[in-house]
Amino acid sequence: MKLGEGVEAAIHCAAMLAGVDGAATMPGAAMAEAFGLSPSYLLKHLNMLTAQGILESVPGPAGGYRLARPAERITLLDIVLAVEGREPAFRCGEIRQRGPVRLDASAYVKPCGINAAMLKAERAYRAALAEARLSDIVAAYQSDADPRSVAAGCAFVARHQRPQKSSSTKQA
Amino acid sequence: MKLGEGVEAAIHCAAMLAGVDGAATMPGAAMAEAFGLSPSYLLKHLNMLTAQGILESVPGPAGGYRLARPAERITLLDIVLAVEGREPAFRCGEIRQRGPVRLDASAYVKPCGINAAMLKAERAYRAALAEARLSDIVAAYQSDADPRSVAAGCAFVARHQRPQKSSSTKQA
DNA sequence: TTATCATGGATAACTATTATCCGCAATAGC
DNA sequence: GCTATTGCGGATAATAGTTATCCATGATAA
Repeated sequence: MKLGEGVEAAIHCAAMLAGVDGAATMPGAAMAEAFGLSPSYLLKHLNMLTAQGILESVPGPAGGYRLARPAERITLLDIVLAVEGREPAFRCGEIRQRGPVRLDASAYVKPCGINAAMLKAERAYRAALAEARLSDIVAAYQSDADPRSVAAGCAFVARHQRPQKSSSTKQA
Repeated sequence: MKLGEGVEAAIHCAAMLAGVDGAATMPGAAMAEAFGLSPSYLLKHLNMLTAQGILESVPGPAGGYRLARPAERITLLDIVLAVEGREPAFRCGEIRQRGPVRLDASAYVKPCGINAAMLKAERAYRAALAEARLSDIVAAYQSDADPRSVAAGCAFVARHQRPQKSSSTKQA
């Protein structure tokens, strides 16, 4: 059981995008630089997030990414599912009917109890992720983390975000 | 996020071993045949279970595997951790401090909030698995599944289990 | 017109999983 | 003892999935 590294990158990027002002955007290259990631690969993951309606992208010289909705309505589950896919971690291969003792198909209409138990645990996992809002993550970071780290993060966002044409933004 | 196929095999084998009488054992080859799996690879997973003290193995012509403790005290979590390893699915790479903006190490003493949230969800997952006892799985199977399937399973166990020398076993 | 940036496809490098094979040790039955 | 059966461990290959890179394309602000 393993989660891809893209999940960590996606959550950090989303948390960073929660700090940009209004409709301003942040280039993917800037976020790749901020976390020491390869730009071309990070864009793949950001693309997954835009495809799922979590991020919005703006092309062009002043373009970049921004959250598609307020951080209060984005959960860690949204991000994890967007990057890792919606399929459950446990996939029942129905090996109970793969042996040499072939019974009629009608003997297997009831779902496999093992599969049910595994999926129940996975629902608990997803429920816990669904309760973690991106705004909570950001708030906890700003109140708990080292002030130097918070200041550096805010400075980075202020330096790299690009205000959009038809919106009023306040530059820090 | 993906669980290896060995998990499904391991749980099915453990459930089957819960049906053997007393100290009797069942050869790994028989279980591989029952589920249509490659014997040599299944033994690898069974080996993980024995290494973690979930199964016992007996070498020799009448040898095989049996549960190391009653099915009431074996949970799905025990099996999943034995096969998949104990490491959490989400591994924090600390990418927050991998960027070009190097702060002093003392700025990162507080644990990463994202990591904490992901691990909290994983604890919920494991807690749900820890509540699923192997005996519950077997009981649900015997009461809910198709009677033909149950009968076939019991017959297979009765046919392939090997009673041990120094123990009294009742042959069905 | 130009430079910047997202998008998508193609592709390669790398890693983990899945699978197989063989020699070894243990042991029940003859 | 001898033999056949079985688990154990190491070595190794085949396969799939992840990670990473590159390039051509389209959009757009200056």
